[in-house]
Amino acid sequence: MDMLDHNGLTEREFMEQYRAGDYERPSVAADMVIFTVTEAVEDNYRKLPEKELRILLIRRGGHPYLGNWALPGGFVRLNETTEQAAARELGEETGVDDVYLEQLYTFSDIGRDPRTWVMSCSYMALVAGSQIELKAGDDAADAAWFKVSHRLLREGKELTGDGYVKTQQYELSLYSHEEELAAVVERTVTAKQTSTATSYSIVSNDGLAFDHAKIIAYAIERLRGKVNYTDIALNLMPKLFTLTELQQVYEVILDKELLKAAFRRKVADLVVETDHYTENAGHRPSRLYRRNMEDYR
Amino acid sequence: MDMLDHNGLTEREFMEQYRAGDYERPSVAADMVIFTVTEAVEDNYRKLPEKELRILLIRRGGHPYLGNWALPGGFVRLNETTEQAAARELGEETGVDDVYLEQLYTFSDIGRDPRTWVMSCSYMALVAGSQIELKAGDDAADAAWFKVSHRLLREGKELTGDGYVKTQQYELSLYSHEEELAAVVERTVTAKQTSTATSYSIVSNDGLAFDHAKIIAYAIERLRGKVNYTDIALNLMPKLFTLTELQQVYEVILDKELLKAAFRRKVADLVVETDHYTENAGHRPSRLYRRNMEDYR
DNA sequence: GAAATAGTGTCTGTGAGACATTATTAA
DNA sequence: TTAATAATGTCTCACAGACACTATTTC
Repeated sequence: MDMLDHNGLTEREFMEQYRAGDYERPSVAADMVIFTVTEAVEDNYRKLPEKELRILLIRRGGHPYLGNWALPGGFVRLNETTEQAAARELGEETGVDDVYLEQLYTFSDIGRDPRTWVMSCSYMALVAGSQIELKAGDDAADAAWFKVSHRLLREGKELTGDGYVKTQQYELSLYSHEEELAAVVERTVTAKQTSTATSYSIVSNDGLAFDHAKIIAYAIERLRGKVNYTDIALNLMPKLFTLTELQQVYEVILDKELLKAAFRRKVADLVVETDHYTENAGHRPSRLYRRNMEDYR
Repeated sequence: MDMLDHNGLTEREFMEQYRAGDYERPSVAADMVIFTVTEAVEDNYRKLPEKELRILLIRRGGHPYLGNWALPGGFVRLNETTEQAAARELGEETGVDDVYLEQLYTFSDIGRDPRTWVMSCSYMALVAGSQIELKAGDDAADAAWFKVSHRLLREGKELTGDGYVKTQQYELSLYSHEEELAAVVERTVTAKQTSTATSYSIVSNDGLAFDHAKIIAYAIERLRGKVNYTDIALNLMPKLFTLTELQQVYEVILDKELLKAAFRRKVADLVVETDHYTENAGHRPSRLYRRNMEDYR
């Protein structure tokens, strides 16, 4: 049974005569915050190396933001979803294809790209340290892993007529082996009696391209939030790991020390013990665990 | 100091010669799941009316999906963010402009719109019942509030080599005063040793346009999740409300009964008591509360 | 007085924070 | 033997689930 529209057309007829309007359309990029955990060098053979949370950045070889560092990403092509575009870019940059990928947020501020109208559909990827193998493609001629730090700098609250405005300034610092980048991202919560709105803005920015400081800050917040109530952090671990290593990963994500006993109780259901142990550390060996693939809820 | 790119251009020169490539670009729509809470009719004067969670849908007046129901929304225009587009559409449809608005997810499946390449940047809006005033614009000639029900239908888990695939089928039912729509949305979690991926697909669909069943299901999940650890539900309340009303709203969102004493302890810090009481109910009056605008963490 | 909701008190079990203690290895 | 990590035990406190009980209004 064919329904007719107000012009008397069936759906088939409508589709045949349909032409996309020639109004302006945005470009859509898929940009990615790729997290991994690496180990710092430790000269004392007895001590465990510290873990570091790192993200991949690529130095821009062209205008705009020439010489600045940007998130890996690229434009979404026809007949491809944003997620496929993200996975494709991830493969191109790091050579890995089986990683945790989660959509974060779509940034669409006007003027965020000075060239043209570009929205960024951003993703977070979690890669186990061992999986990494940076491709030296022409595109990624200058890629580097930056250690991440994201801390509350300042906080303020101002009462308005029927609500308040709360501002939080976070300092985002990124360190590679050769460079140091910094930015301050402000989060503004405007609460009224009937509504609440949250917005982000970049207060200062030294060395990061576009609005990528905002995207990175958003990704860290998401990761921190999810670590507490999901097993998301396990996507950063190799197949076998010790509970102390897992705790170090939690600590470096949360930027906070955790108590061992409580931590082990908390993750007990997320992991399964194996019969393997670490060897040749300068101290007692540690049991190795793997991710629990059974239900734990 | 002007940096030169590999063509020897300064940034200014680059921008002057820049032309957007003529590769294909998608249209981007901002679609909205607008939630509100209404009261069912109650003939027993002593009993409190039940609350119902409702969303706004608009009957399509043209192809494709002619006659089906779709989320309110529209294309994002040049010099406008997706959020501004959503707020603009919300004002056009409901006449309210000061509501809670939160970006949900950007859907980009190929073929999700049979006409052309369209991505949907989806938003969730929370409107207090009293604020509603449906505009009878030509565009929204046929708009209606549908009662929402979203329940787990079936659940299955299959072990694979180094992980599992878990599928959950949710039944989404929508009731207006005249119509009933239904869809089944499947959530698939694919877990491997090194990664986890979640995807959604529409199993069956009766009366909803495009992939909007997926968007609605996603919105309900987000709302249910956030109700437990934020004060998001207060955006659905009028200025003054009783704790029982607030509890009813929590219950209708979570589709679960809550214990009164525990609920009151839980929300104690989110609200502030006033000196007003309900009147002329068929029973003991109830104290009215308002949203707490102080910090409670 | 009856029928309803409003509002509070309290027991119990779970789980996280805190800290202490024992165990085990490599150099 | 020592310096480190591994692993577990246990006390306490906060809080949610469960249920009982009292209070207050309108018809």
